[in-house]
Amino acid sequence: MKNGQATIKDIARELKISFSTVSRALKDYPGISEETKRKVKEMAIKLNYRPNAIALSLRKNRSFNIAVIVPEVVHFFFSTVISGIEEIAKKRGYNVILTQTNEKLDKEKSSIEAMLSNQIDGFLISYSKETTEFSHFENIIDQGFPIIFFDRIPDIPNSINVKVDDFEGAYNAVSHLISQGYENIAHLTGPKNLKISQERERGYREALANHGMPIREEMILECPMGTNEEGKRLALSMLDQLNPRPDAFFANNDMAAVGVMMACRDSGYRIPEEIGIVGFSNWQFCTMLEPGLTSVSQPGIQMGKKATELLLDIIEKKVELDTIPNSITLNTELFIRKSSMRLHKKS
Amino acid sequence: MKNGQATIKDIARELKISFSTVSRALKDYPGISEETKRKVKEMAIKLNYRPNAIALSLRKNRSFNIAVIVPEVVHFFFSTVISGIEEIAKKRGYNVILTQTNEKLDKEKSSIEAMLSNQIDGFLISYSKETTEFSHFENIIDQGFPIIFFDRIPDIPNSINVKVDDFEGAYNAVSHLISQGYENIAHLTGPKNLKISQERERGYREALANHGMPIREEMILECPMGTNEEGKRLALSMLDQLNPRPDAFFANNDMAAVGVMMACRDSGYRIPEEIGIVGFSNWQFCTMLEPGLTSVSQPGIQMGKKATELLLDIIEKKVELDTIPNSITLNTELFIRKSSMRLHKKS
DNA sequence: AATTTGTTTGCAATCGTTTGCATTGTATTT
DNA sequence: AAATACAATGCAAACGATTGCAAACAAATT
Repeated sequence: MKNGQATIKDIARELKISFSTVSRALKDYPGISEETKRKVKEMAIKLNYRPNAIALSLRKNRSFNIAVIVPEVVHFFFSTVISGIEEIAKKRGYNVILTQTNEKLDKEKSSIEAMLSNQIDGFLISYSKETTEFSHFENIIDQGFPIIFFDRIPDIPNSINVKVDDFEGAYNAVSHLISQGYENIAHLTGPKNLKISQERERGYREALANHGMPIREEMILECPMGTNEEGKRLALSMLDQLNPRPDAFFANNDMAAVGVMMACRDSGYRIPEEIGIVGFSNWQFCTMLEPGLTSVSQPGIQMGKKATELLLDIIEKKVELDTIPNSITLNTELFIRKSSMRLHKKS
Repeated sequence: MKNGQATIKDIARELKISFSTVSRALKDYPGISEETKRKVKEMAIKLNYRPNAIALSLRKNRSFNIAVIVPEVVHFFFSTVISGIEEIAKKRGYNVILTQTNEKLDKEKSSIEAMLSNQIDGFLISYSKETTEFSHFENIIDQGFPIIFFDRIPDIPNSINVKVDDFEGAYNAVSHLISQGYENIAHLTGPKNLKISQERERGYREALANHGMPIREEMILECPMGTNEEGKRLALSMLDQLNPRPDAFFANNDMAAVGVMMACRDSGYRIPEEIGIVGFSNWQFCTMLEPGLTSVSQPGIQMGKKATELLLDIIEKKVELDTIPNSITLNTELFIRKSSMRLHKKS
């Protein structure tokens, strides 16, 4: 029976000793005789004793739970981050409480509220697309809760962040397209309020500028939802209306890039000969498409691991707060596949 | 400050009343004057009071946490189930504690151990590929913990399960291939110890048998990892060695089916004219491939929701244990796309 | 005025554990 | 034999909340 779970008191009663002695014996405190320790441990096994983590939490004011708040679970990138988080958390004895906001601000706020009652030891957050104002985060920071933001970084002074170098990733991607001889490179951006979108767009612009190429504003369209339907629709409209038409697309994410591929297929353009495509995230399916989709990798697992290690170090006060780097930036890598290889054809 | 969190005692001290009165006032117990209730609630807001869920858990012997144990988080199907679980759990005031086993039995066991100390209210489990023996589950069932298994169902008497009709899904998929005129249909199975793999294989066999077609054992190969590399390798070997060669493949999962597509592309077979392909799960990327991959959908979100509703009903004793259906079976749906449309060509 | 009734509030135990301090018992020193 | 030291154990408070029961007080009834 669940409620028949043995406690420290049961062990004490069986052995006719006080429960403080039992507690100390189980923890190998000094000042308890070997004999007693042995007997206590044997009885613990016999009664199938398990320490009650809830009672411990109450006593220690620590729950060994960390909250993870992500926009969506069904999302390749976030699921890799979650995987990295879970791995480190478990290794260090913490539980991961998972919540998703479905990109909704009010869900984000209510999740945080709920977690605050739960004596969470810390937060790992990637905020929603709707979030443009960060006071709900600042409140909990002020209350002394450790928070680490990953991927989507808020504009909060001294927030602790783990992200990838979006600018560099985008810069490299566009530079690669230029080196392949594409001359009218379009960009499908992410939601404008997300820093990652801004940074990727900045990378796009600087790559063009540094290679002496003109920046045409009509070649830059916002693709806020980042679905393939949206990407397809926008790509079709650009191919249809712009003159000269784009001969390459750099998309803010892989889904949108797939949309572009579909648009090209539908309008009869050959990839990569007539149109080159590069995505962002390097999702699993990049290698499964035909042609393979060139993409900028985001090291999700590593991001999850780093963020969690940092958070737990802070929680366990292993690091002085003023020695914490307030931002860890991970490197991206450009995986070049057929979708952008106009010059040297490989798979 | 985190440890400066106001408690019920702080409110009591401020108002110079006892903390039991505060507790009752906050909960709108009868027998507390309106005047007192008002003052208490005002003070609660003023002090930014939040009930301590840990203390409540200890008192009530309920944590409002449920444990979710899955083989992998970075997996389209499981991530959809998790999403459904999270949605219902949050709606009903529960937290989701997420653990992944990475398909390892020892991780599965240690996760369960860890959860048992955590006063979890119940479990939602899909076990690992390595798990062939279920005593670690039976132990916790015997201890009175509610468990619901989803997708991967153990061979335990009276276990409560939520699954899809794998047999029917496979039967329909293979029948569809037959109706398209394919005559040598191969099957890449999943790990033989998983019931889902067995059921899908059974569906394959019965579909052939019921249509009066021979079953050739050499056309059935185990694809235990379910990766596209593995699928590709096995498909290539079958295409190379069997006579007559397979003219269609029914794969246990979509990744393996993609591997088959790659194999066909590499060996110059046209899809669907020369070889038809059907996968299982209907992952996102099925629509993004060219040709689109026909696949049997598994309603992951719905599975997560159903399983969670059932679990919470049991936890909250809303249902009598003997009235619980010990198995809920959800329907699959065959999404027919180009990869298997030899007769009536559509997208 | 004494008794009953009802309203409002407080006391104290409880959940399972940790831990500072006090107590007991035994061995050692003088 | 008395004093001291030390090892081993127990007591009780604490963590933050809930809740059965008792107490206090006021109002209503006799």
